[in-house]
Amino acid sequence: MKISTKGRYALRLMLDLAVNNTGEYITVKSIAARQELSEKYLEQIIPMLSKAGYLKSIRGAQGGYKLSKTPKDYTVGMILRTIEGSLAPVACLEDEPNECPRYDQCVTIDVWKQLNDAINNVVDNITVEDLVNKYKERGTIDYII
Amino acid sequence: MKISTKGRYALRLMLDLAVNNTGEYITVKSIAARQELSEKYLEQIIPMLSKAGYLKSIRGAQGGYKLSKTPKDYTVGMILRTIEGSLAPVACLEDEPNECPRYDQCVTIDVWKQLNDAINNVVDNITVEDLVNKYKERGTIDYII
DNA sequence: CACAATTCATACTATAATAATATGAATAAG
DNA sequence: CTTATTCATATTATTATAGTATGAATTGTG
Repeated sequence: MKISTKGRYALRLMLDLAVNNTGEYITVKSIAARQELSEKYLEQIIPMLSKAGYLKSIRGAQGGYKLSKTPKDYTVGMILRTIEGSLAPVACLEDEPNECPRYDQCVTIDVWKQLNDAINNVVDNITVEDLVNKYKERGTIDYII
Repeated sequence: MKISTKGRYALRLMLDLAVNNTGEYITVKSIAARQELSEKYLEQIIPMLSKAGYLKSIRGAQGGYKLSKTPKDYTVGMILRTIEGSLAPVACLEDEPNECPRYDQCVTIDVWKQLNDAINNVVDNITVEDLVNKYKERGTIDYII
């Protein structure tokens, strides 16, 4: 029941692009440095987000990435599912209709449905903007103290 | 973000013992048959539940297993954690106090905390008794129709 | 007492997933 | 034309998953 490093890094990457957005394109190199992540590993994550239409890129020198839309338009769920696939706690919830030969007798599926709903309810109701705000709040508090 | 087969089977095993409880000890063989699971695989799961004190056993011919306590005393969370370890979506939530060198800068941890709370809230509020009741309801409905 | 049924304890195996690193081609700015 | 960068793919090491296999220890029954 763990989120993979790719999923976690993808979220940090999106947040980094949101926080450091100045209109300019941002290099993987600088993201990797700020986030203390492997540049090459990020280069493996980025195409997944690009294909989903979440990132705009420019190649070549002075190239880089930026978010396609505003931070408010990305939920944590969108990002995690792009990287992890479905967040359902059991695979059988992914089949619609459910094809399990034991489906009629299955009682535990209700547990998994509730878990699934609870998970989705969290990740689909937090946006990257929320995280940016939290980041900024935190910065302010540090400054005051 | 998947529950392992061991976790799922453990839940079915506990439910099977609850539903089929007559006071007698129940053999792995019969559980495996009813649940359509590998006997040998169940024999790998059972010791984990036994060590946690959830099962009583008798060895030898006419031996078998039964629940140590009433179904109401087992939450889904107890069972899953016994098999899966922590259900936290990221490992860093398991360290108390958190040892991540990036903890102060970390914004995404709030996402993981919310997810963790949501997951725990579900699994810690469903008991095996709840599942037994659901099983019986289902049986009744089938009978009426 | 022997035997059959069972729990109990370990070892083994095959496959897939995870978490990267490595190599290098394509592109574009200066 | 050189350098910085994205883009594409291959490779590798480690761990986890999902079992199967072997056999010892125990105990009720004929």
